[in-house]
Amino acid sequence: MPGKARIYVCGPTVYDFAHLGHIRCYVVFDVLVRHLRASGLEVLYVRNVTDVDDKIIKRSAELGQEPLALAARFTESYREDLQRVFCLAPDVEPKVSEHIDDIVALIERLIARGSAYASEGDVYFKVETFPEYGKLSHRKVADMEFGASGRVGDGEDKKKQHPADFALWKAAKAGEPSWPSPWGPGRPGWHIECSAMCMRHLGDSFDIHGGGLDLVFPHHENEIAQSEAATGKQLSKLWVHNGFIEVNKEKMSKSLGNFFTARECFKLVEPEALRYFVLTTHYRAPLALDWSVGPAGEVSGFPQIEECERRVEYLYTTRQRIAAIAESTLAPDGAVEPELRDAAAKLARALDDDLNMPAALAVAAELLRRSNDFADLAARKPAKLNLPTLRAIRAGLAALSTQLGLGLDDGAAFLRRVRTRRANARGMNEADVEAKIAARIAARKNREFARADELRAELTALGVELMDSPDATTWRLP
RNA sequence: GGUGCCGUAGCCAAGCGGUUAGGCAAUGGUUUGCAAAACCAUCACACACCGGUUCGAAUCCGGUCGGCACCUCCA
Repeated sequence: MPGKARIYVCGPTVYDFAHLGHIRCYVVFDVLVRHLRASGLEVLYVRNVTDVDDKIIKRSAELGQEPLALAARFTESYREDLQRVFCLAPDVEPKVSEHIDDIVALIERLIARGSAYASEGDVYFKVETFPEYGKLSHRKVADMEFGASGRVGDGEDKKKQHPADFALWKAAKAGEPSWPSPWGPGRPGWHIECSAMCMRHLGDSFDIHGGGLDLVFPHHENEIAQSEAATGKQLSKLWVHNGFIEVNKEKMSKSLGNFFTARECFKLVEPEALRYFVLTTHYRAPLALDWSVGPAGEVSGFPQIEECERRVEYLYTTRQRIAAIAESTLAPDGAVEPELRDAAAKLARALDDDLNMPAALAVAAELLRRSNDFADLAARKPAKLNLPTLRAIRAGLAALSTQLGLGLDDGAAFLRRVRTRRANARGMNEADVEAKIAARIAARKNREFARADELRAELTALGVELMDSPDATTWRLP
């Protein structure tokens, strides 16, 4: 469908807080959606919430909270976390619990076509009826070692006709949430919910289906089998999978327990720094995470993400400098350097190339560098600069927001928050610093430079970075 | 056993057969009452190893070594 893009992204199973892996995934697809929209496409973005699932039931039993209530609580926390990293809300956010009818109808359709069979209250997809099975993950059923992960339980295998068959519907056990169905009370198996929801909201065939690399098999392979067996149409034209965050060269995952929740990270760095961090690596490549440990053995920081945070500070500081330039001081007309004139287009070109976010950041780096150069000159020889160039810079900076979702915060608030957080982390009192700065300003006014330098030295020793400008002194904590 | 992915200068990281990727760190400079920030320059003819194809290879092909992931919990 020209001019339109229909996108389905596999959303979280809401039994716990979002971790960095989730953040990466949804930031990547957020950049994709923003970029496609900025390119003029009308995007319909659907991202589900899986609120009916074995893990939710298990967690629910552990915490003594009703499964759907538990799911609702973590759904809310996900939304908050994603909002904090400036992810746009999807246009539709379907929940499994609200699509049971669609799921049952799809299963019935598969049974009618001979692609699925009921067995003791369960329903299984009959993999041998779908000859293309394995086309996404490059697997052949004959080559697979069934149960290689040692996680097959439940005596499910006895109810299956073939070990590769997978559950579409699971009969409810005592005390589990269940819905009525032609095969008795039960709940959907993992996989079928996404088929039902994406087809409900995007049709039998759509443009992009995405998710984490770990969903390629079995989740997406099974979605293809279920959906295409039912409709005879290609489910998605394109499959997009983001790589993992790695910890000590291993995948960050719930099962390994080596994950950081978004909320833990938000205490140590600005959420937008996390977003920037995701952009530093191509979406398909692994993203290695390091952290530093404090005296008590606690996680004290994330060096790479802190570097990203400084880049975001640089972005906001640059924006402030550009915003402060008075248009009336510049020449009204003049040529614009191609690098500035084309910044937004170059950004778009980088993202057109398989969503090359690091290449986009390289464009951003040049734009910011030249913007600061412009701001330096604006303070000294504004008549040499021209208004069209200033407008080009502002357009370029705006493109960083529309294309990459960077710089959407209030800059002053961002910078103040970062400073306060660092001050608190170092046990510094901001008011004391401000008082010293005021004393230094007074000393400078009286041309008592020795005293002023003494105060500067004290502040420097505290780690304070002072910036004198003709009309004010500002400070930051690097 | 099967199937994918990866190995780029001190660190992070683009690159998809031929023109500087970029960032961080470090060093020198411009600027400043002194600084910081910012900007400029250098570090950078780097691409795991061994062969091959080509006028030309980080990029293609074959092999070796090392690392990772998936083969029904995972973003």
